Amino acid sequence: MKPTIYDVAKAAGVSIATVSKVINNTGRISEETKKKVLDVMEELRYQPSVVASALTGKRTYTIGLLIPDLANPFFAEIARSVEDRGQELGFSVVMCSTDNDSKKEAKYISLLKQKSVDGIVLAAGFQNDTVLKELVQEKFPLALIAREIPELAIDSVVLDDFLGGYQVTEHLLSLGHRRIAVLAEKARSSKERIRGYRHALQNAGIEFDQSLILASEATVEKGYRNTVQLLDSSDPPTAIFATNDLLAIGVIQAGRERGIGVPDDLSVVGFDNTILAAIVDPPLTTVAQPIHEMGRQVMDILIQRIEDEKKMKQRVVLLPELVIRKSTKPLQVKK
Amino acid sequence: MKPTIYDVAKAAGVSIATVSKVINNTGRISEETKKKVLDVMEELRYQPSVVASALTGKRTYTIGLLIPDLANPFFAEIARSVEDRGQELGFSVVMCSTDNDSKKEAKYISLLKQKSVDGIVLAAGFQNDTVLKELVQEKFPLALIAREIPELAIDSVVLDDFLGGYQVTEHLLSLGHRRIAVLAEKARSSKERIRGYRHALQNAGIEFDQSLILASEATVEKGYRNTVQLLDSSDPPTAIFATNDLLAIGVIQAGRERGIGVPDDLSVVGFDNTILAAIVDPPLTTVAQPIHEMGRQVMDILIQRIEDEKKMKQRVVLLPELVIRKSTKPLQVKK
DNA sequence: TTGAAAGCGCTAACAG
DNA sequence: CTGTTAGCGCTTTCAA
Repeated sequence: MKPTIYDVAKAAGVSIATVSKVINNTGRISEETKKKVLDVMEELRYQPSVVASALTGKRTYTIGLLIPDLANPFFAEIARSVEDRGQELGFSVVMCSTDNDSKKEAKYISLLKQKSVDGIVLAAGFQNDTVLKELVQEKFPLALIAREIPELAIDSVVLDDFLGGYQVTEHLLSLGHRRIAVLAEKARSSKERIRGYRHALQNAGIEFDQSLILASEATVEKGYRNTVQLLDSSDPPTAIFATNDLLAIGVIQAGRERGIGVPDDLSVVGFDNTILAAIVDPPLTTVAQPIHEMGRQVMDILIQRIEDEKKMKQRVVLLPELVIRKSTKPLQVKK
Repeated sequence: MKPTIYDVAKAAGVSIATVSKVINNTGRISEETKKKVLDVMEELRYQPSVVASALTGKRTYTIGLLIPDLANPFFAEIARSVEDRGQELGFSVVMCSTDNDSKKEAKYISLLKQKSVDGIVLAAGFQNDTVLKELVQEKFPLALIAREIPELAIDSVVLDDFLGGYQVTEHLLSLGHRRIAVLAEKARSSKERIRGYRHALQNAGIEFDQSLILASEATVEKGYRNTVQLLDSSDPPTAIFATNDLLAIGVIQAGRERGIGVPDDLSVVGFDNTILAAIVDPPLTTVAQPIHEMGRQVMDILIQRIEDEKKMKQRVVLLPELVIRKSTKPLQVKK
């Protein structure tokens, strides 16, 4: 059987209170007994039970991470960065892939609460507002990453999506493109990116064309389908801004299939700068999110919140960076 | 404050023992009181504390998943499949990315034990044999996925790597290739794949050339470097078998840089059939691992082990499937 | 069919 | 500086 605090107390000839104190470095213990206890702990390979200590009101040192899909490289990278920072700070993270399904979201949240996690970080795309509001009301430690909910006061770290959309569009405009389509996912961040896009168009005096905006789920498949649709229209775009890399890859594939070369006949820009962007051919011009930094910051913020529920709420906005690769090119004037 | 079992007992006018019994569906309770208790539980939105129940010797319904790197698509997919099955069965999974660092492995294992997880699944590439042996000795519930340790009796679900390597090589041989290099990672599974490769060569009466085997870490970068090295050698291969997709992508990139076209001048085969394989250009001929099935099976096996430590140990071997795409082609005879 | 009570391993007053 | 003790929320005999 695993040794308990009683075992080490007995072996060290002290009380469990004393052992507890040396474990937690609280109270005042003579160097001598402290050393003895430490020695015994080592000898017995004693490890305090987090479960027991949690029951007395202490932390579980575990947080939940809700993301749409762990198999999506963008979220996998977010998860990794959150996990890394958690590890550094002594927190474990339990993974919850929700598939943007509000049922699963609710189920996971409920599960996490039963398990007394110390806090939860929510990544992009949380559908279930009701559950969220409850969490906020009961002041459950929460932090958002790559996701904003303007109407709720929740700590969050986000990318400046507006700027990202703006940068993309400006880049495309500078290459001479005027007819720029947007493949968007149905998330709020996409709306911001589109807003940036519109703003850039406006600055350039170009009229916004709603028919150029297509919304769908964030998959290669959808990117492909929507691109086919665009390409088959009477007045196809010369550039496509996909609000994530997966969609952008779908664009490239559709182009290839239709004999529309990227970037020669069609420029395409992605978003997120996932590992995929560097791997597709042509390598994707895309917007880099500082994922590692974001993961680090949510964890820090969440843990601050856990430690002090009255701490000022904050929203950290990080800036995107346009990574120009080979999928965009000056517009060829038709001869 | 969150309601406890006492709150519902009081509100229902029964003892906590009774409440406990209806929660766990144990003992004999009259339909009447059962209903009352259930109602009260609902009304109070009571959720039993997993922490408290774990302290009395019950499960935590949490398992640990150790993988090299969550940001690697192959492992992300494994993680997702494990998580999915866990979710179905009521288990949470806490993620641990080890970077194949035996220090981190030991640290994570220790942490997981402190948190009283019910079991651990270990994915490919566990360095720290000492820790592992201890775990086995103390009969800690363990299961391996995509990883075999012949000298240790541990439940595991693996791919038939030998067959995978054989299939790849046979395919390449059938295309007329005779000089086939291998980029391997330093894992046992790679050794098996190489064994399959050698076996296929032998069957074809081709002599094995050790200089054609290069080992490294599993990154695009390493694949690139090693390919450059091969290409610059006096007698370069006409085909390269990379033991995972990441390496294979490095091969393609190196080829592109050197003006060696894939598949025209060089055939390349990957392994794992990650999302990347479908996305690179040319799409990668690769070996598909039934990841979803593997994840499902490890979880099932692990949970069986948790429930009955004396259950027969087993090793499930799933079969690979060669997915032929565009990165391989019959050898061009030089004119 | 129900409930009283002992304990799971640990923490935190409080006393000494 | 150290120990006694009362919980934390739940499960599980054992009586009633």
